[in-house]
Amino acid sequence: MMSAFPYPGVLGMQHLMSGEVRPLQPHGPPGRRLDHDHPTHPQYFPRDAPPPQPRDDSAARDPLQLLRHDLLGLPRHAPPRDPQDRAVQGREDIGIGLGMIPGPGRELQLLDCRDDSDQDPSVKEEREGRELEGTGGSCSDEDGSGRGGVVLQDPRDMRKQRQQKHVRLSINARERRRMHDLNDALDELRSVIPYAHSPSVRKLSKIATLLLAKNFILMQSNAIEELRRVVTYLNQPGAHLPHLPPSMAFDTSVNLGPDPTLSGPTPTPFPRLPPQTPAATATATTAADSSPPQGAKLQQQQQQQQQQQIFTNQYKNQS
DNA sequence: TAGGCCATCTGGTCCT
DNA sequence: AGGACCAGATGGCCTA
Repeated sequence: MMSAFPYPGVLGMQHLMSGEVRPLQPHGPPGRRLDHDHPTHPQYFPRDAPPPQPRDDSAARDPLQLLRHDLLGLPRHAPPRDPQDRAVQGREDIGIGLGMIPGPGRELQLLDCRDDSDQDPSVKEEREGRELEGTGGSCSDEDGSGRGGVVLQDPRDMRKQRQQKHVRLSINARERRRMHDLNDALDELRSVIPYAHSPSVRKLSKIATLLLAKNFILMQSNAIEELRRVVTYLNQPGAHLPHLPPSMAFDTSVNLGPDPTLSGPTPTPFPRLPPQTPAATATATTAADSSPPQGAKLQQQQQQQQQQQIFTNQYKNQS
């Protein structure tokens, strides 16, 4: 079980969180937003903004290497998944060499990679994203030293590479948009689950949001089932309400003790009934047969009062 | 400094 | 061919 619930804003709903969720600690002082949501955060990337700057560390160390990989469509960091991929990469590397060999009717063009390496990569990528002009071609770097120097490039290959670059940027933008939509949906989910949305409370993580929502749904289903049992019980001849204070009568929250969905049986003054199928309803046992004895009933009432008190105290503490 | 969380890039796969 | 979806990789930020 979780010893320290990381989201104090969840009013009395700690039990909704599965134990699989690792404890999280709030970020920063109270009142602080999650940094990724803030426009000043380096990873904040508004939808309408131009493509982000390359954040690859190796690229920062070696812009030439990054440029070469980007222009060739080679992975910046991810290694090939299988030998076939390596073969593809090999072909592309070979292609660099082939590009230096003038084919029939092909013009050769001089490219000085050192000029490109002096350029700000972000500016370069942005320009490529818009116009895809002016930076085509690749730099030979067979020895991996990043000192490509002057190479020859086929214009057709350049055009193809520019097109591939354009496709790649388009795919990246779509993927970014898709993830933003996904995050929007998660935000909407956060807004409807019992979780205090205040600036002093850290936003639920993605996994915590999903787990909390799942358990909340299960809890609501249990509550509905409980109400069904109450209605069925009251509809039976001779049924009577247990002696509950008026404020607790029909208050389902009194039965929402510690983790009704994950822990043991929830105390209930009403008999457990099978699912509400007509046949099941017809064969349901009478309340008098299975109703708890008076002592147990009193104990359940006390337990409910304690749970109600705990819930109320939690609410007071949080507000 | 390690671990958690996140955004982004990227290549692969499937579908239209 | 293009788009959606997915998973892996990577690096940044933050906290304990």
